[in-house]
Amino acid sequence: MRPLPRSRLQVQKEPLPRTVPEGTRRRILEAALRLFASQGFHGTSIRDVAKELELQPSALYSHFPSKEHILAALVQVGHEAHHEALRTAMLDAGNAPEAQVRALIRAHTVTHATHPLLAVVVNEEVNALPPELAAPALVLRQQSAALLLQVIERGVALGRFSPPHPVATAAAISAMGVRIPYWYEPGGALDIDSLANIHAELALRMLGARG
Amino acid sequence: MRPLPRSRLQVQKEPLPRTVPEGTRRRILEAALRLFASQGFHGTSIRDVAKELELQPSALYSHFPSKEHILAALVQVGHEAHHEALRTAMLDAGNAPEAQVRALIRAHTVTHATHPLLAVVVNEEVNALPPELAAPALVLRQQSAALLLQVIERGVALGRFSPPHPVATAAAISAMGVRIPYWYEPGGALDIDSLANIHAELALRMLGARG
DNA sequence: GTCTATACTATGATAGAC
DNA sequence: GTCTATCATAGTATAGAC
Repeated sequence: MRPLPRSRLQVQKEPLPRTVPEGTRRRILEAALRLFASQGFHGTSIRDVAKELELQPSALYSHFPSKEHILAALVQVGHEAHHEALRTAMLDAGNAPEAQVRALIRAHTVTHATHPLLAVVVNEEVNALPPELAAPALVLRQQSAALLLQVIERGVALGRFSPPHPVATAAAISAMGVRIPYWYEPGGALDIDSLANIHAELALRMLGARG
Repeated sequence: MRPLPRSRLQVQKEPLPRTVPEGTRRRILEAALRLFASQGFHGTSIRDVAKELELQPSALYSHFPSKEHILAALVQVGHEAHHEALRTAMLDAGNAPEAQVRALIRAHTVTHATHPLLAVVVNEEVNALPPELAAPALVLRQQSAALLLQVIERGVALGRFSPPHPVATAAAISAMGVRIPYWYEPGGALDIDSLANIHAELALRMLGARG
C-alpha cells in the first residue's frame, strides 16, 4: 500500500457532521472517511482502518458487520446532512423563486465546502455498495435533485427564470457544488460564506433571473 | 466480486479516442476502461480484465508491465484528447473573448459527452497512480485549466466579462463538463451538439457577457 | 504473445479467550 | 469490546513451455 496521495484533501478538525454521536463508532467512521476519501473504498483495507485507530481488525466487527456497512453509514450520513440542509434552507426562503434558488444553492455549497471529504466519498464510492445498502441514500439524493428542479420550473412558469434548458441548467448548478472538494481550499482567501454567495449569484445568472 | 452496478454508465461502441491504434493493446485498454469506470481501479482485478478479453491474466503482462500502467495509459490518453480538443478549438476561435469561451466550453463539453467512461476514470482514478505515472497527465490538466482562466481574465481586462470571482467562476464553468457523465444520456432527446451550445450559453451568462 | 502453473502477499471475516 | 490466532479466498506478478 502506497503512502497516501491526494494531498489536496486536507486534514479536517471535524470531518463528520455533529449528528454522529461521539464514541468508538464515530472514531471508526472518521478514520474510514479519511482513508476512503484518499485511497478509495476498494483501496482501503479493514486493516488500514484498524491501524489508524490502533485497534485490531477484528475489533471493528463489534461496531459494523462488514466494511461495506461502514461505507453505507458514511453515505447515509452525508446524504442526510445534505438533504436536511436543503430542507431547512427552503423553510426560511419565502415564496420568491430567486430567494428559493439562493437559499438552496447557498446550502448546497456550504455543505460541500464544510464536509469535502464526505462529499467525495458519497459521490465517488456510493457505487461500491450493493443496491440494498445504497438505496436509502439514493432516495434522498433524488429528492434533493427534484427540489431544485421544481424551484426552477416554478420560476420559469412565473416568468422569472429563462434557462436555456431547465434540466441541463439544474445539472450545471448542482455541479458547481459537487466539484468544490476538488479545487476549493477552506483555509484560503475565499471563505465559505463568500463562496456560497458567488455560487448563488452564478446560479441566478444561469437562470436568467433579473437584478 | 459483485456483478457490476453503475448501470448509468452505458456501453459504448467507441469508448476510446481513435488516437489509440487497433490491436490487443487497445482491446485491453477498452476492457480496463469499462471495468475501471464501473468498479473503480482498486475494485477491478487483473483477472477481471483478462476474463473480459478471454485471455489468461499472465497474457496481459506482455502488453503492460503492471495494472497501474494500464490505468496510466488511459489517464494519459484521456488528458491528451481533452487538451488537444481545447487547443484546436482555440485556433478557430478568433480573438473575441466571447468566441474563445464558446469554443473552449463547446470542446470541453463535447469531449466529456463523447467519452464519458474515459472522463470518469480520468477524474476518479488518477489518484490511484503513483506521482511519477500521473505527472504527465497532471501537467496537461493544469495547462487546460490555465487556458480557460486566461481567456476569462483577458475578457475581464477588456471589459467584456464581469464574473463575481474569476477563479470560482472558471471552476463552475469547468464543473458543468466534468459532471456530464453522471447525468447525461447520449442516446436521449438532447444531442451532444445542443448540450455543448447550452453549456457555452451558461458559461457566457456566468461571465456576464453581453448579448 | 499466449498458455499452464505457481509463488507470495493481502484481504474480509470468524472463533474463542479475557 | 478488544484481544490473539486463524481460515479461506483473491490479489499481483513471474517462470518457463510452446
